[in-house]
Amino acid sequence: MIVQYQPPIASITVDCVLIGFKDGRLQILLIKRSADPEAGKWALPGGYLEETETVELAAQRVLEKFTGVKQVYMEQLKVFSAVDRNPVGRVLTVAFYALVNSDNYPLKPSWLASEAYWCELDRLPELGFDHKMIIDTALTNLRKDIQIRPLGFELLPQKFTLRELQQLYEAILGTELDRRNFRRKLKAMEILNELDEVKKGAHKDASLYSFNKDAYDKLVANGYALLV
Amino acid sequence: MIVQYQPPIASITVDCVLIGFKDGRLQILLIKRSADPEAGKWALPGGYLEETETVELAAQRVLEKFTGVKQVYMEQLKVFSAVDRNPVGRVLTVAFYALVNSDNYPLKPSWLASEAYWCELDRLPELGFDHKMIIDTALTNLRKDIQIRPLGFELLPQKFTLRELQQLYEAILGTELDRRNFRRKLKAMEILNELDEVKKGAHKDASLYSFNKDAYDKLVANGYALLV
DNA sequence: ACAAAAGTGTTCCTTTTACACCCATGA
DNA sequence: TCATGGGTGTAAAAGGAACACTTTTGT
Repeated sequence: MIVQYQPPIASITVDCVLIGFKDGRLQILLIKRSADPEAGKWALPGGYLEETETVELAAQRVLEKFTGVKQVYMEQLKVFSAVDRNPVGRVLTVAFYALVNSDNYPLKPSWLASEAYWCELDRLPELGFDHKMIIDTALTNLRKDIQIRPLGFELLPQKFTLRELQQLYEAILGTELDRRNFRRKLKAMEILNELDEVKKGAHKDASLYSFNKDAYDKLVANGYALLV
Repeated sequence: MIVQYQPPIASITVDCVLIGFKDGRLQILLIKRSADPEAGKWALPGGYLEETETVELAAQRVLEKFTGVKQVYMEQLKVFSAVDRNPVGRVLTVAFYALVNSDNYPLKPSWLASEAYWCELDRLPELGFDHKMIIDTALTNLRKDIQIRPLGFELLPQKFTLRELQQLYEAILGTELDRRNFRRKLKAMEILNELDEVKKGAHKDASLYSFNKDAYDKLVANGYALLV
């Protein structure tokens, strides 16, 4: 019997691009590497694939290890497989990306500030491996995705103002949006619940909203909604 | 010095979903497996990743092996990594998909009809491994992509009629489109060259068109074009 | 009283949709 | 001459873009 099989020639890791949003800016979770290769450099949270898990589970496990949070929705981005991307040996990585509210998903207390932090997007330090490229791919993907799905809600706290939502879209798309048109369009989609609460700020109070996932799911069922 | 490294635990393959278009229907290239596992079953063309190549190069190599054609544009789809997806051992596969004109890219002569064929999409046989799932993922991706990029041209011969282009869109989207509106919209994009040739058919002659890649690239440079 | 953000409506223009007729050709 | 597909135009509706003023609040 002829059997087609070739033994493993490469290790496999997963790397997670966790994207957060705070003070009107996008952030990415970075970890300082404690071991070689690339010891001392900043890098994306990642880890080796174990024998009994899929890459999706591995990504969840890695995420939980760094943030303590389970069940964040992550999406596969791409495999990075350059032959020399890891100096220790052939290592392929499967990149994932996830959107999280960095308030809801703080770092594990065990991580010192010097070992992990939310880095503002336009202040990325030098990164190990090909992680800069992975982040760029994640951002391109995010900009594409947000045109099709109202991803933004995963990046905001449960209750948010329309202004916060708009600032998020502007941060992701890198453009300015007309306040009135933005509000009208979002309201027309009927995926927001207006709450009986307001957010006190320096000026006039702003209504708080929450995301109506049921209504959104119905929208999706009838074909995707185009946004902004 | 602490070094973080874990030896390989899984083999890696690439599998290619080659999508063609003929007689108004989408087709997928299938290969009959000659070796175990899954010997005798139909499956996607695929192969093991070699030590000196990226997954993209492996996909190109596999494609060339089966069709004799180099340099087809392929896109990474997703990694499939279920622990038991291959009975011989742990094997992850990186799925790719590519659009080809099945006229331009025939099978290698060395492949007998019984070993490889272009299978109509709605007549897929039972497939080995998780290849049915891979095909479904490719089709979902194709439907999404074609809304954003005029992928269709890669599936048609160099010279085509507007009707052929419309039928392709209808096959991919699974809907009927208004002939007049479709023609107007495509022409308005100015990515078609009207040729001085006609296609003789059973009835009135139809103008032939070719795809104007330069014009399309300019469109893309100014933000994506939404289609149909 | 003023600075800063919240909130609201209207107009114009572009795009999308729906729909009907004449033309050329081969059988 | 008729059946089949090629080719065109228009009107109504919907959606998107542009734009200005009033309200509330803290300082």
